[in-house]
Amino acid sequence: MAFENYTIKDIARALNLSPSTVSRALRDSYEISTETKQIVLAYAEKINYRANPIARSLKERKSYSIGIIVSEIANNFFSQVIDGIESVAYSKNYQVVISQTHESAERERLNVEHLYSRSTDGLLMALSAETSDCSYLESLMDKGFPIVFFDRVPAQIRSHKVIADNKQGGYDAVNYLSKKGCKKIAHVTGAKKLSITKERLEGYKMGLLAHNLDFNPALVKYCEYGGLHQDELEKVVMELRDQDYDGIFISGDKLTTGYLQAMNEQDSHKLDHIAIAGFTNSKVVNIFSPTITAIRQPAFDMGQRAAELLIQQIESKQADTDFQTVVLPTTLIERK
Amino acid sequence: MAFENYTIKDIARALNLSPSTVSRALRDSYEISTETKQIVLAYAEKINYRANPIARSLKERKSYSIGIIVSEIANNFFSQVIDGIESVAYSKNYQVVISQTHESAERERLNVEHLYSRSTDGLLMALSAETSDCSYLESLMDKGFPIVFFDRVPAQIRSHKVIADNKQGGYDAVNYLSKKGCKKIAHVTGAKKLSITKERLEGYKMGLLAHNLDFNPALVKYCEYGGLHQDELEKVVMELRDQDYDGIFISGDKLTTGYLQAMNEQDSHKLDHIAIAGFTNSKVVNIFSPTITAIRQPAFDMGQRAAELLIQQIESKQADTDFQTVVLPTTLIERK
DNA sequence: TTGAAAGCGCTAACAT
DNA sequence: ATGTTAGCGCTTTCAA
Repeated sequence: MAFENYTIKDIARALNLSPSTVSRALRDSYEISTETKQIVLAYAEKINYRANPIARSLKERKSYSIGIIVSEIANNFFSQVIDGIESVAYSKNYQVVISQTHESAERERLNVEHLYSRSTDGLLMALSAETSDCSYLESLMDKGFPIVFFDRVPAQIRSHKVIADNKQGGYDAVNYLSKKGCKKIAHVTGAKKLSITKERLEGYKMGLLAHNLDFNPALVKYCEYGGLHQDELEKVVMELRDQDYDGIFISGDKLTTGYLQAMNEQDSHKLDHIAIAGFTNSKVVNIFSPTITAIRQPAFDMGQRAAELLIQQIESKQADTDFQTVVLPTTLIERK
Repeated sequence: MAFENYTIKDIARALNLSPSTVSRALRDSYEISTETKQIVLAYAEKINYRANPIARSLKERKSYSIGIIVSEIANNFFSQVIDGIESVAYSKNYQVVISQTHESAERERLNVEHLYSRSTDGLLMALSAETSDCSYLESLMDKGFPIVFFDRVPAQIRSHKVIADNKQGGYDAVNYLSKKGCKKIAHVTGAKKLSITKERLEGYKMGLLAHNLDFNPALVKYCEYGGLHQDELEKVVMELRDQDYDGIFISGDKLTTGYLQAMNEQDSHKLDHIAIAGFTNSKVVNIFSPTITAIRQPAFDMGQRAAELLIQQIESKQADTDFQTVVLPTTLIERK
């Protein structure tokens, strides 16, 4: 009884009004008498009327839903971003539709297609590790489909972007390690082409420079799938086994935990001689062993900001917005 | 926002056919000649025609989307469940719409109502910790709206349910601890009314019994918000501070990590004298300190099974009458 | 201020 | 096998 499926016609019939009048009353139109409006609203309330959003969408060409595309939902960072997105979407009455790429460019493309043709009003996305060609995204945007990128953003596309201050984060990590006395700092990072990889690497180099440490390419290891597969980290640990390093900066969530796991298994004696700093959004770094220093991204905020920008763009009438790139600070969390 | 999208009418006009013929061709109806079908499909392909799913939804009264309601997205267990749901939904061409309750019964109700009236075809949900009255869910189901519950399921409602073998998991934990030599095993758990709380408690008691250990109510601590707020665990640790126990079984993801954190901070010296086993779906338990034994739920599978049941129910013509409760085994992961 | 009617894009019952 | 038509529930001209 609380959930009958009444339509505007039902209300119109019951109140001896026309459907259009009822619609106007419900939509709070100006061209309606306060009296009728009251009557309609009261009755709608009484029968617990719910507008059919599909019909409205068809008419208005707007679905009040936004799509999210990330590589993995079951990931500290991304799930926190989604939390942030959901909080904004919820408050603005948008639905949130999710899909995953598993770092596959093909899957990404399929998801975008799907969410576009499935009439989401816009997209929030972080590029997959595999993605190199973004031209199809650009052409969608040219057609007026709003896309806001976060975290992993395309360099060439003009759009809103929300990212962490990755360079600063990388710098902070190296700076921290150096102040702890590290002289030879390794770097484990993700796919070469990703923005976050480049920016964090830049921060790493900047940190080395600031402390007069040499940049040694042999100490930089890339994982093209960002640690999605643990064997990537096992390989890294093996390759670093005979390298002489006393500190390491790791550039991503799964990379960081994967490295710790691989080290525990493969090279645990070295752990006593190195200091570790890594990007991670795990909420439980303080119970990790070995002890690490965490670089944390403001994932929840990032989701919120991205969602706000997207919804703003969706709801703005004029097509030509001037696009912003929002850069949010990272936090270095030292283990007590 | 200009969406240059073709419609069936456009195709019909271009090919000198009627819209219905075009529709039939696209829908691969039997009552159409192979020839015209080819022509239509070829042309549709050429202009990159995308059907408007909203229009189809309105007509068919089906949205090809399913709702998910969980307490928190940014949670090991739930994000893995969602991953599983998404994998099935993706393969069956359903969209996945997400919302969170933050353990609030009110928010849960709003979300349900929203997803229902927003025309999702069905719901997958785990009850919030606060939920006690499920009658509104029941009346929705009576109206033919399919809901499949997972993890935290209502006892009284007839529906498909997918759960872990919580009792066995609890038993396994206690059995393990006992075999390790524990004589006094405490238990930290979640909201009293939740199914998972009761089932795990039962397993705990069964384990005690099997090993001739006394049940001591003073060693059982409830957290009504399941560790959503860390102060719940701080309180537990404080209360257990002067209790004499040598083992502890913890009944949930956030409870487990929260307990470890609180112990590290408040009562770390005791850690050398107790063994810990806890439900958690963290993928990095092997780098936790203190060392714990994990009871892991098959979260991904659970999501898959639940999604399969829901979609099956959505697509079955006759009102389903025999509901299944799928019980999946937990895994005990001993730290090497 | 209200009502009648058209139409969003699609499907399907009914006609041909 | 194809076309005609009505209608899903809603919004929105246009007419009264």
